[in-house]
Parts: sequence; C-alpha cells; structure tokens
Amino acid sequence: MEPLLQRMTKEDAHLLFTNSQKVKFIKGATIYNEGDSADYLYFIHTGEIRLFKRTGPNKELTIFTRGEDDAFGEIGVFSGLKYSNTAETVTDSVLYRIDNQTLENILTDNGGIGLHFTRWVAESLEASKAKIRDYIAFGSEGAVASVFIRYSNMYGVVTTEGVRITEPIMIQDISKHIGISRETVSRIVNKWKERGIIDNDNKYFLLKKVDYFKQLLVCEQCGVENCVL
Amino acid sequence: MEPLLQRMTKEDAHLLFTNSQKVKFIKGATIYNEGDSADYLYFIHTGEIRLFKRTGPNKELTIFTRGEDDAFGEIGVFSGLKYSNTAETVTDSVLYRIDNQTLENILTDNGGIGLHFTRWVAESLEASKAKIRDYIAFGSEGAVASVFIRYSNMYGVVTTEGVRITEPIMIQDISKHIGISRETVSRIVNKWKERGIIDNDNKYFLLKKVDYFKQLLVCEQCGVENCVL
DNA sequence: CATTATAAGTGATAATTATCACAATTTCTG
DNA sequence: CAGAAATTGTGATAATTATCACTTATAATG
Repeated sequence: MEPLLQRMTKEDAHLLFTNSQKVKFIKGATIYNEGDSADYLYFIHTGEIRLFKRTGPNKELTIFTRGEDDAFGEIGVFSGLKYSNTAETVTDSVLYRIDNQTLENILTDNGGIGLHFTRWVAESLEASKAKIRDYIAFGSEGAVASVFIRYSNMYGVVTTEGVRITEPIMIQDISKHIGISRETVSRIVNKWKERGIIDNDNKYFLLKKVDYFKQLLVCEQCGVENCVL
Repeated sequence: MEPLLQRMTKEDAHLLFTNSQKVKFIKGATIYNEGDSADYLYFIHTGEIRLFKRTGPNKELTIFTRGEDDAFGEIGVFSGLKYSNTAETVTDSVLYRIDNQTLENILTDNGGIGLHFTRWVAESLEASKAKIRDYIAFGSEGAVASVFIRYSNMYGVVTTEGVRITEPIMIQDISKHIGISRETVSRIVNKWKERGIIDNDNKYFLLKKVDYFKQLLVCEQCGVENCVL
C-alpha cells in the first residue's frame, strides 16, 4: 500500500508539514494510548510505528504497522474523540503531527488532498477487511500464512529460491497479529520448515513455496496491493 | 455509525443523486461479484445490503452490512480496480449508482463533501479494526458476544428487561460473521439462554445482561458509535 | 393445511489449539 | 566473551471447536 505522503505532490505534502509540529520518539516509546483524546494526525518522517489494542494483561493484538512517509491516528482524528489504539515506535522515529482542526481546514479547502486521504483510508479499510477473512476463515495455519504473505508483500525480494523477507520476523510478532498462541505459531512454522515450504536464518525468512500459501488462502480473487499488515 | 448521506447537507446529497443512475434489485439479488470491475459507488435509497467474501464451497464470510442512506462499493472505487467483496441485497432495494470518474470530479471540486467521505470511510475502518479484536481475542464466545453487541448497537431498544433487538437474527447469520461453525454458535447461544443472559422469541433476541458481554469483551475503552457489523 | 424446504439442536467423536512447565537458542550488554 | 535477558522449541495434557449424522422445530408454498 502506497504511503499517504507519496500519493500527493511535494507542494501538498509541504503544505501539511508547514502546518505540523516536529516530534521525536525513541524506540519503544508510546506516542499515545488507547482512550487518549485524539488531537493529532501523525506523519512518519522516519521510523516505524505499531498500532495495537490491549486485550488482557500481557496480551496485545497488533492492528497494523506503518512506516516512512505514511501517517497514523486517522481513526481518532476523522472518526472519534479518542484514539482506539495504542501507538508505539518500533524504531527511533521522527514524526510530524498536525492538529485536528488545522487538518480539517486544509482538507475542506483542498479537495485534491482530501481525495488522497479518502483513497488512503479506503485502502486501509480494504486491507483490514481482507485480514479478517484470512485470519478467521482458514484456521491457525491460514492466519500464519496470511502474515507471511503480508510481510512478503511489504518487504519481500523475489529470488531464484523464493521470496526473501528483508525485515526480521519474530514468532511472537506473528502471534500478536493473529491472536494465536506463540507455541502454536512456532509449531506451524516448524512444520513448514520440515516440509520445505519456508526456511529461515534466525529472524530472516525465505518463502520457498509462496503458492502453498496462496492456495491455502484462496488468493486468486484478491489483489496484492492492499494485502499488507 | 451514521450513514453517509445523513452526514451531508441535502444540497450535497442532491448533487450526488443528480449525477447518479437509479437501479432496482429484488431480495437476494447480486449487485456485483468479488473480482468485478469496480465502476460504481452505490447509494442505498431503500433496502439493506450484505457484503461478503466467499471462502470456500458453501462458505461465506460476511464483511459488513449497510442500510438506508448509506453507501457501498467504496473499496473498489477509491482503492482498486476490482471489487473485493460480493454485494447482495438482503431485502428489495432501490439504489443509486455513481460512476467512478464523476464521483472523483465532484470530490475534487468539493472538499466539504470529500471530508464526509473520509470520515465515513475512517469510521468504517475503525469498525473493522474493532471487529478484528473482538473476533480474534476472546475465543468463540467473545466472537458471538461481539455480534450480539453490534446488533444491539444497530437495532437495539432499551427496555426494563434488557436490550431488545428489533431485527431478526439467525444462528447461521452469526456464524457467517465470525467464521465459527453453526453448531458451536448454537451451543453457545443455548448455554447463555440457560444462564439467563439472553432470551429469544425465535429470531428476536433480548439481551438481558449486556454487562456480561461487555465484560467478556473488555468494552471499557471502546466507544459504541462504531461498534457495528 | 399438508408438504417441502430451511434452520436449529444435539450427541459422539475427531481435530485443533491453548496452557503449563521447562529446556534450548539466540541476542544483548557490560 | 561471559552472563543475563529474551526468544523459541517441545512434550504432556486440558480445553475448545469442528464435523458428522441425525432429529426436531420453524417457515414457506401450493
């Protein structure tokens, strides 16, 4: 999925930045908490952000992640008074934040920018709905497969051996995306390793048989563009 | 969640209608299929529409439903070339459809209308993400509870006995929302009936202890506005 | 109103997944 | 590089859920 800022002209992006305030966060910092008043939309200059919901003591569900040139906080800013997720940095991050009212004024005056926002949110919605399908309809294996496919769409490099994922993936990250126990995810991944479907060098995975995943998830109908985490 | 057309002025809604084409469908008709070219956004004048994905032979997953004054098809129109869901009428329906390009022109010229679209899509996104949480994080009971809570937010009437849901609900409808077998849903619902948590007159349900559901789903943080199906 | 068609309930059983309790690996840090 | 911390693997067992094969109940139709 194309990051929000890359969809617009430099001038439009500049307009948003000049109306924003620069804020820095170190790795692992919390930018806002679920339930906080939703005052800002955040643009990611550098870094990566994980949005998640807490579902119990020591239990989290990752809702999505966003990276450079993208934005987050739309859920609160456009649709409610409060953020419905917690936002946390995955890496050191430099963000620009624009307040609610300033943003609305810009969008009202500038339908072109607004249309980019609508498309961006609509694609996020698309991604979210496709996730529901994948996570629910094909059991635990389907859910894990879906996470791998989505990583491969985001960070995959095609090689002769298969698709190499350039971002490190931890088993427990996968587990947090799909709400399945770490142990079960571990067992599924190891079964696939034995069968030669995937391979890994510690946290770096190689999908040797992407078709196995696509078949499992009945991917024919589904475009790849919005199949992301 | 407020239907799209009710968010805007009559003039703005009128502008959209005059650029649209009226189409009628009988109950159970398919408006478009997953994979069809996404040429139109549809406004619902009267009727109710169910959007779903097919996940196997005789297996469907309901993605969402929309009713009067609302719209659907945004996924294709704003974000892709193809519809990613199948749209089917639940009741006889009168729709207006506007083609892709005409809509984009209107939104580009009119940031105010565009902002309503963005908010509407952002709230749908919010609903979708909250669903993921509910359906995944609290087991089968949580998923079923979530469907009831969402029905009650959409069609609930508060009475001295509890919340009465004015729309008929079939067990297999619930099952299609959450991807859990009909039999399991049936067993869960009957267990709750025995315990006095819910009651029903055939398809009409009464939630006697809404708090039981809210506790199960840890609803404290979550606003009710976008907690819909 | 009898007859189909749909939907729902249920027992038995198989399959899947979670949980617990550690052991083994890998990564981090001084 | 050693020791600590974090992550992963694994066996045993419990809990949950799906599936199958019916039966029962409800709704639709001529």
